[in-house]
Amino acid sequence: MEGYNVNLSVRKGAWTREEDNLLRQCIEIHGEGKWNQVSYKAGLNRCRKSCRLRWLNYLKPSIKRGDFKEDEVDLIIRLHKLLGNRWSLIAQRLPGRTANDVKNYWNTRLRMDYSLKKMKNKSQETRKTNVIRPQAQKFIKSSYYLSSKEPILDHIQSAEDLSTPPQTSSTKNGNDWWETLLEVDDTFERAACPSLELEEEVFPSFWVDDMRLSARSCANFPEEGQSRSELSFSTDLWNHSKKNS
DNA sequence: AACGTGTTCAACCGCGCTGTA
DNA sequence: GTACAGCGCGGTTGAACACGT
Repeated sequence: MEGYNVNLSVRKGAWTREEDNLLRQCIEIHGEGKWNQVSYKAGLNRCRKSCRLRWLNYLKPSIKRGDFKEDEVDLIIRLHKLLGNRWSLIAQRLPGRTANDVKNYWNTRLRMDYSLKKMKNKSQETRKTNVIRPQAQKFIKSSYYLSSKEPILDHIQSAEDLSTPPQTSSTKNGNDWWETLLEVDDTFERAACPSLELEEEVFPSFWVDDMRLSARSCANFPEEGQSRSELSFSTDLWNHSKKNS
């Protein structure tokens, strides 16, 4: 276990403007990463975690400030339903937003609404709650796409292809895993996000396209030049489903 | 103005994962 | 196979701020 406070003289607490400038200049010169060296190079008396956090959550130029827009909130709700508290994954789908931002937003604004709505629904009816559980593991392990020698890309050429793969054990119920994921219990979403009604035509295409990409990434090794992080969404989804299965 | 309460969000902390020797 | 170091993530905390009385 690396020691977070090995150096007892390491500064903690709020960052000053001078520290921000030092960190910004250091990263402009040396680039991101190598966080253990950043504090030394920048002349900061901060631990690497603190430097990394400050940069990723606050100083990075691409960070978007201000209130979350309606479509961003829609997306957070949907992604949270899909991924749970995988804030970094959710944030990856929201350009300019950090995992911390998303997490804070959820915890301060959406969580209460969501739990209240859930309680209300529970007391109103006895309908069984369908827990949305990603089933990528099933899809992948027994999938035609993986067991087949045939490259997945040969089959998947369009969004429609995803809903019509060859019949296998994984599709014997006629339901594909992504279809399960896409089933939206919209009770809450529509209450919280009136825009959903208007954007019905927009989101399905987003999801199908998105899942198609994820399925491709899941089923294929990284292409040359493709970084691990580019696959993180799908691989993490895989891990997530394994944990929950 | 002073105080209490609620909200927001930057920052800290512990842990798990991954890469490497 | 194992120990270690580094990185990144999610949960939590607490200071700062907003608002109501």
